[in-house]
Amino acid sequence: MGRQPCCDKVGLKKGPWTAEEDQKLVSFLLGNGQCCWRAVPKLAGLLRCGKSCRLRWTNYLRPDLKRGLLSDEEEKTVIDLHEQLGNRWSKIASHLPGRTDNEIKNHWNTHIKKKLRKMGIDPATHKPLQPAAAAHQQPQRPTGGDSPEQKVPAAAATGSQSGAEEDMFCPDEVPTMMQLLDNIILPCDVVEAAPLDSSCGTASSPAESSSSSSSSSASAASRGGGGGFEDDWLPQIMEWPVEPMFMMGLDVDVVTGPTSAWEFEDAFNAYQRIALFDHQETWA
DNA sequence: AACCCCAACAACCGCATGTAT
DNA sequence: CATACATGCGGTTGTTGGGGT
Repeated sequence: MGRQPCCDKVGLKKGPWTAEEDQKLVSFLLGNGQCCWRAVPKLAGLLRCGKSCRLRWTNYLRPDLKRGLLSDEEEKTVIDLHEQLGNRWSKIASHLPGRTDNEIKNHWNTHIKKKLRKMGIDPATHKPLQPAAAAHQQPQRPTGGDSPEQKVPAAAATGSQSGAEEDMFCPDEVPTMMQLLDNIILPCDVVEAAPLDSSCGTASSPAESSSSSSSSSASAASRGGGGGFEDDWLPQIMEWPVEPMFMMGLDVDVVTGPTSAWEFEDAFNAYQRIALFDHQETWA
């Protein structure tokens, strides 16, 4: 017995979300928490299927999301993880706090694939492109969906590395968004009391992230935690999620334009207070 | 100015997996 | 154990905006 598609009901809306729908979904989820996605649209007063609501929340409205292009460091992380894990986007995303599988998948398909090919690296295998293969450049999509690209980590097949990759990536060294935030402003008990997203809590212990090869974000965060924010690393920490913040009632001036480190810090603190307060209320 | 092309990304679809009964 | 249901995941498509001609 196959499952019925959840979105085939007549009368359910599809396509791009409006600001009003976003607002309904955000206020419902922040007020009631996430449970029973199938019931969410009805309870929130939306003409959407639960799946659509979940996707919209996960990929766009979640308050802990980063926005904007992936940094070079994140890109390198994605490439390294892809070599190890293949197209397991959700696994890869779990190592990049604030990033979604969809976002990473899109970035991979639109940016990274091309970059790697330009560098003469096959994005599917992470090996140097064969001259013949480079001529066709057809990403092999065998029937059944069990392509090497999809299922078999390239690193497992060979110990050799392309010249472009110097140092091996260690997932344990990547700090979570929560750890970064912890370093920046929040006491641990507040963070632990308000898990914004359980998928971001699967990371390393702080002790494990002390390597000198940690991401630049981590080192930047520790710099910032010491005494303040520095303009040069702001974009690596997070882009400003304007729309959800506006809907959560933040001052428009605040959300649209932290142009200096100090404005950013103030706005970010306000954002954290609201988001964490709401989540504490929800999960308390 | 109008048109076309393409990149970027949001959203959808179908299948896989986990869980409750 | 079988079934039904909820959710997660990855592939694909549709839309939109910007750049080039």
